[in-house]
Amino acid sequence: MRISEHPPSSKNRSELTRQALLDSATRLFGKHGFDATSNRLLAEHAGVNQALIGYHFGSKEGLYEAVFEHIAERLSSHLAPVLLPIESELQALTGGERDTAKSDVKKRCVNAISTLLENYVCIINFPEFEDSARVIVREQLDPSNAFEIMWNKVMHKYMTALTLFICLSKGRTAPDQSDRLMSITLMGQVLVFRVARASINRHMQWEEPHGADNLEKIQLLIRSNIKKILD
Amino acid sequence: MRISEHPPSSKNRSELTRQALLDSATRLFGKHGFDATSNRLLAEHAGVNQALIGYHFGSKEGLYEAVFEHIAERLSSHLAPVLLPIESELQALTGGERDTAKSDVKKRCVNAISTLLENYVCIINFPEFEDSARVIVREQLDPSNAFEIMWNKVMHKYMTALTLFICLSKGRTAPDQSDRLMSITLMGQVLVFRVARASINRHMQWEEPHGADNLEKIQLLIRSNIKKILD
DNA sequence: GTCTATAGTCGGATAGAC
DNA sequence: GTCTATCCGACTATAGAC
Repeated sequence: MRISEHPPSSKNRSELTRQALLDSATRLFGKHGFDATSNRLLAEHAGVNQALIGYHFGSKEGLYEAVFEHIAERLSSHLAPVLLPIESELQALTGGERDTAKSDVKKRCVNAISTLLENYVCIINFPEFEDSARVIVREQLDPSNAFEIMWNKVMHKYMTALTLFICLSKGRTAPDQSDRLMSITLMGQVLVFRVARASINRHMQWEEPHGADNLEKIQLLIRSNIKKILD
Repeated sequence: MRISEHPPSSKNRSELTRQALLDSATRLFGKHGFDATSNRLLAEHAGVNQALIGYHFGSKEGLYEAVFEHIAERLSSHLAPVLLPIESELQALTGGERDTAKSDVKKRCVNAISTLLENYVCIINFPEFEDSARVIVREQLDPSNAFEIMWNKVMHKYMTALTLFICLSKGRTAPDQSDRLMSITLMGQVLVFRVARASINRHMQWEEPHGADNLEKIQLLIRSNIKKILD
């Protein structure tokens, strides 16, 4: 926790500076990558002085890691209301209930998985998460410490839940490698819409960015594919 | 076509230099990206003098584009023996044959799609294509001229064939937007194994690089998913 | 074709005034 | 906390010897 030695107005400005730098960094690192983004450009885009990167984040790398902390928080709070009912559903299916009909379990699992992945479709496609998603993809191509932050704070929980539902939908209770592999192919169907957007826009003859109607078509197809794969 | 004004031994060395630079560039641009890779490192890795980048490719950017030409050729020649029977199958299904049983058409389409995607699994996972795939993914995150090369020379043909088979498997003859969207989700199931490898290695508790047994498990799952989705 | 040496530019970091 | 000015290292490109 940072301790301000200045009057409130100064404290507010400080926070504004931090936010402006974090937002610009997310955008520019996402669009062009870490090395292609200079501190000068970063500062200009944020409307602040270049020296403030050093002051607030220690270095360019410090800013980069702060971006991941920031993204992890935003994603967590976006996912929290989705994961809450999902996790109580998990508890209900694994321990809390007895004699649930098999077909009912499967149906509820498929529903939970659809919910998780439709939400992922939003994260991948919403403009507000676009840059965050790009930063994460870049980081995975050449992982550093920043990837640890992301995996531990957000991804791990999400992938574990997804895998467990897949396992339960097959009538088992302990996930194995085949369940994990399945969770990856399901994720891939969504992830591709961020990663291969250049190809997709050509192939679909879409213009940037995808409209809301496209989003809905994607979600419908994903839901339909999940049902066919898991039923 | 480059005209050599030197004896054969010199010509050979020139070609070796070009190849060494292209290989190193594919590897390093793929691993770290264009901006994070310096000409010095590139030359050192290739075991040649730094000034030769300028001589052979004009500039660093020239080398970058040459990498895409190179990759496009390698991918094309890898895919050629796969696409040849696929395209004659396409002709047979669209025009050459009459009164083919509907169920037979579907089966043959699903087979063709599986062939295409299993080959894609190889491209994504084979060490010899690893760096090429990474370079392409990076390029898509921030497309430049180089992406045009890739799309026009390789991707377009591949995606068109995939989409057409999907369309035929549904008993139609002219592909629509839903067929194209489906082709993307199918591709995504494979692409994810390159793009999200950092997450996958964690989730699967695999070590780099994937072994041949893992490759086979992936192919089996992809084939099974395709069958379920399209049947 | 290859190499050495260097010109010219731009990068991240920071000292010190306010 | 912010800003100006500046240091110094790393970068790409290229001139010129071989």
